[in-house]
Order: sequence, then structure tokens, then C-alpha cells
Amino acid sequence: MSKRTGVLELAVLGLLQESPLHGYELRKRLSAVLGSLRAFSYGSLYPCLKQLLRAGLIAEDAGNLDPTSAGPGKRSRIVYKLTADGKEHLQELLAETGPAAWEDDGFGVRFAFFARTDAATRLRILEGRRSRLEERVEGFRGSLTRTRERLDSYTLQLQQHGLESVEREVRWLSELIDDERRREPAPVPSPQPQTSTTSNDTGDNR
Amino acid sequence: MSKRTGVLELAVLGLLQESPLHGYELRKRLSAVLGSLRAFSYGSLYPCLKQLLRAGLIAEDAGNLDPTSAGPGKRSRIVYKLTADGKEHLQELLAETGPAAWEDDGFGVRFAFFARTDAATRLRILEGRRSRLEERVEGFRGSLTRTRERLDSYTLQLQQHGLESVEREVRWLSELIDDERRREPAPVPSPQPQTSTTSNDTGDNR
DNA sequence: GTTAGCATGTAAGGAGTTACATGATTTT
DNA sequence: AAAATCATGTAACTCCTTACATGCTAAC
Repeated sequence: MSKRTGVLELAVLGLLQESPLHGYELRKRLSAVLGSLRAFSYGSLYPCLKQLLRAGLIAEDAGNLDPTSAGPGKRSRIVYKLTADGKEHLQELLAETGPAAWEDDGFGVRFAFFARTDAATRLRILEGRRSRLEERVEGFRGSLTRTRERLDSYTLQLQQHGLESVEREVRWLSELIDDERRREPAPVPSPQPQTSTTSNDTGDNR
Repeated sequence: MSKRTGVLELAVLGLLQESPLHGYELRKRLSAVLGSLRAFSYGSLYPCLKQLLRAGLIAEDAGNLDPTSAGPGKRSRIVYKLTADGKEHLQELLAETGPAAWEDDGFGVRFAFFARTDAATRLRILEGRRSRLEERVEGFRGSLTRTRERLDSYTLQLQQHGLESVEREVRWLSELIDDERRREPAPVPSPQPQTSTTSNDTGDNR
């Protein structure tokens, strides 16, 4: 029930897990954490908060004096915090390793909260994202060599730049994966060090 | 009237300008040209075609036998072509240099059809995009140095990677701008070679 | 003869934006 | 006292996706 895929919802829950916040502040942190990935407007944030409230995932944190607002109570600010249900739901979302976690936005937000994700899931998501991008590179090269002659130089340059961007991210991911592996040596030290290249996936309930 | 901003509309008009096509083929070319930028489903393509038809920007190209379908008429395919109005509208869209042409998607699609855009507009769009990205880098560095201490290493790495991606695109744009300038030496050889860093813009009617 | 690919569509709805409306509080 | 910033919200709308429905043709 309430199968929201929304990136915003995840980001809000992720931020609230760190400390209770009110809407206005939340939006600023959102921009800070997500950087150039995405920007949300109040027009989507406030309705989202209401919806999370109705769903019982967050609650008003009455009488809260968070350290960030050192000044005297400025105005009727509504501070929200995660409920037990909210924490649980967040963990479920962060544990997803299916399509939602590979997609550009979904991956970005999950990565931003990797510190609260367990090591095994981190590795799965990183590898899922990488193989997704590798597929993209493949299909790309294919169509490039197939239609190379018919494209003008601008279109070609665009493709080239896009391809290099993806390849760059793949290298970045590979470094991160190596780091993760170094940190947690080997979850399953099976004799064959081959990573299964086909059929990844788990519980992708969408 | 009919102020559609849609990326899809622009892409369709841009492709049809090159040659008449039917929906199914159109979608394949869309994926080929836009590459990893974006993918559209039939569920958005066909309604878009209908709408363009109603608006009189495209028309059915009855009795057309395009060279790409060498085989005998496979089935009732509806081939569309640009009308005079459509060509005009497309040129207007491609001539925009305001926000619509800076945004990620808007820029990408316009760039893909740069071959049909006049040199002066190309330069304006490239410069607009670049200064947009430079602003992004600025705000970015600012918030990074301000909140550096409070972010965990994952969030930091994400920011770092995002920042480098943007910087990379800026370098790419700079090369393209140089190329353009070399091709068309100087539209206005004024004594001061300074590019106006403030208040660019023109007719951004949205 | 059944799967795979070509080809066109529609209905419902999700996710978020823009523009607007309101008011308190701090700064200039 | 005006302007900027903090703070919360709503209504209408845009653009696109998913899932479905249909049928024809080619290959296996």
C-alpha cells in the first residue's frame, strides 16, 4: 500500500533521520545534499510532508528546540521527525537494489545516504548501477557504429560527449566498488572470484 | 498561442525536418539521436503527433515512399511531414536563447539540431549554457566550503563527482565555442573583446 | 502455429512545477 | 516604512509514463 516511488519522499525521510527539521530548512538541505542532481520547490515539498504525515511516517516534533535555530522562536515553524514506521520504511527504501536504485535520480539519492546503508546493500547498488551503465555504453557503441555515417558532426559530438560521461561514471563506480571491497574483504569467499555478470536483481517490487 | 515547451515536440519537429517519417521509425531515431539524454515512450509520442497535427505544424504525407522502407508496403503506416507553419515554428524554437535553451534537456535537443541553426544563435546558446553551468559551479563551491565538515564522505564524493562533471562540460563547451569563433571570425569586431558577463538574455517568452 | 517485431493508439495517473496567496520577522 | 528573508501553503497545470488494447507481417 502507498507505493510511492518518489525521489523526494526518500530524500525527506533520509534527511529527517539525521535530525528533526521544518519544511523551509529541509528544502535548503535538500539543495545542499543533492547538489546539481535535482532541486525541489516548496510546491512539491509541503504536499509531500502532508502526505508523509497522513501516512504516519513522520510526526510533528512539538516543543523541539533544535540547535540550528539558536535564535528565539522566530515563528510558527512546524518541525517534523521520523516515526518508528518512518524509520522502518526508510530502511526498506534504502535496501532496494532493483531498478529504482539504478536510475539516475534514485541512485543519486540513495548514494547520498549511503552512510546509513549496510555494506552489502551498498555494494549491490554500486554494482547494479555500474552494469546498468555498461549496458548503456554497449547499446550506444552499437548504434554509433551503425549510423555513424548518417549523423552530422554536432550530433556526433553530443553522442561522444555523452558516451564519455557515462564511461567516466563507470570508472568512478569501479573505484568506489574497490574501496568497498577493501573495507569489507569478502562476504562470500568462494573459490571463484568471478562476479556473476548475468541476472542480478532481487526483490524488485514495483 | 499554443505555448508548448515540450522537449519531445521540438525533437519531433527537428527530425521531421530532415525527412518525413512515421511514428514508429520516429521513436527509434529519437533514441538514436538523443542517446542517453532521454527516451520517450509511444504513449507520449503518438499523442504528441496528434497534437502537432491539430495545430497544423505537421501533416500526413500521403503517397510517400521513403527510401528507408525499401521493402513493399508493410502496413498502414502514417507518414508525417512538416508543414510551412511547422518549419517556421521550428525555426522559432531553435532560435530561442533563453532559459529553455540552457536547461539540460532543452540544450541537448537544440544542440542535436545545431546543423540547422544559424551560427550566431549557436554561439549564443553555447555561451548561455556555459555561463549557466559556471554559476552552478560557483554556488556549489560556496556551499561545499560552508558545509564541508558536516557531510559524511559519501555525500562529499557525490558532490565532488557532480562538480567535476559540470566542470568537464564547461571545458567541452569552451572548445566548441572556440571552434565556432574560428569558423566565423567575429560578428561584431568591437574594440573590447570582453564578453558581457552580466545580463545576457533576449526574448525569453515563456 | 507460435513467437517476435512492426505499427498505432487510449486511459489513467504519477511526480513535480508555476504561480499565487498569506503573514511574521529581520534588516536597511 | 520598505525591502528582504523566513515560513507555510493551495490550485491548476504540464509533461510524460505505465499498462492496456489491437492487429498485421515475418521468421522459426
